[in-house]
Amino acid sequence: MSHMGYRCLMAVDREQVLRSAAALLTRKSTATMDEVARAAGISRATLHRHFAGRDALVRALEALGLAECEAAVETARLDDGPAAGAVRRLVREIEPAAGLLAFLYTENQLFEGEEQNEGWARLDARLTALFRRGQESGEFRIDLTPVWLTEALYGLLASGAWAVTEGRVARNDFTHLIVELLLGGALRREES
Amino acid sequence: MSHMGYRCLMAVDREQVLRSAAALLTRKSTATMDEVARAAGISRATLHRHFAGRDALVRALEALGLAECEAAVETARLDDGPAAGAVRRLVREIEPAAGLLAFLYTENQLFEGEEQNEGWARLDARLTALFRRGQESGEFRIDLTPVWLTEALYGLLASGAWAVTEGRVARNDFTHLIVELLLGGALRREES
DNA sequence: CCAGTGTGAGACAAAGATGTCTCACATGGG
DNA sequence: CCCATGTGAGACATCTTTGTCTCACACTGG
Repeated sequence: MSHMGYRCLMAVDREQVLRSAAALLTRKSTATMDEVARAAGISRATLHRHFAGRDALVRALEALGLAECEAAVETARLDDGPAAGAVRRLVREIEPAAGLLAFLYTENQLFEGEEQNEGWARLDARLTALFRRGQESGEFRIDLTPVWLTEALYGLLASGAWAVTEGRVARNDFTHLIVELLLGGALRREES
Repeated sequence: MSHMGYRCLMAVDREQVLRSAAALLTRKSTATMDEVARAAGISRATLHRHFAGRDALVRALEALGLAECEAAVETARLDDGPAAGAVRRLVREIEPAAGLLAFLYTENQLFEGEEQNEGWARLDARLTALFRRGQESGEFRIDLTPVWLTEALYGLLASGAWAVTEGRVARNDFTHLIVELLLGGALRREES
């Protein structure tokens, strides 16, 4: 954040490279550095100049995904109003990062080394707290644990993103389908 | 199928090898053939005698997972009784294969070549038909498409299996958590 | 115009995974 | 007892990917 501008216009957009890398790796998690570079429209040498190696690239993707999730959590104001509305806002805000999140979710090798997981643990705690708040306010069922609801949200975001890229569901329906399915299960059904 | 028996007791159990391979690859999708072999308690040479290569191993895992899913579908009798009960029976029957299914679900590279996907397309059709039947009978909501419900079921099975291996949810709760979340969203809520 | 910076293309060695081979050993059946 | 079968261990070449390097080129700013 110290010097935002590039002196030379030829400089590649680091974030855009990460975007295309995420899009490619979501589809083909074993993609080569060369494939990643070509997908980003740059050469392997340039890719290597910006990310020391494959590990560094994945770490950068992890940091980006985490930052986007935290930004979405921030924007969604999880502590305001009914928990159901907070979940809806959260899914809407997190939608652009769903593809990246799906890749990171399957890249469970990251979690073997326990380094960056502090950030994910904090995110998990935020989401779990949201679902617990919904339970305590009487909005959500109590037989589905907050931890499971958090995991289920991740799973639905991943499968939703994948279904969108496969063309099985329309991109515009993404938020609606996920929220309705998740909340329909999490919301306590009013007995007739 | 020509000669079922082994003449020598030293023969490895092909299915057990596939089981351990699935368990390992679910956790670490980039595991080496050597790691797979050691996880199965055999040598790399023996593993290579039974599966010509890594591709053949993954294909065998795909065939196994597909066979188990089809068996679960068969046992669950999806066409009998209310669709909700059919979904519950399906998840219960498919639970043992959830880990393997999670691995195959993320191994989307398989679907680039369009060879084995005929079997998966048939399975998808069965599940989609079940959800459609639930909609037509008035049990399920109509704003969630059968295709999305099928994808969501896959996603929940995957995240559920992963949560179990991570110790975040108890194995005994697996079926209940998935079915309740999925059906709670798929079942039409009775308006008060 | 000219220096500086970033990039693309390609060569190169190193590391890792894979596929194949040989040899020794153990077990079970004839 | 002895042979056949299946296995484990290891060596080996091959292939792919990776990481690093050099060189030439394009564009920008002074």
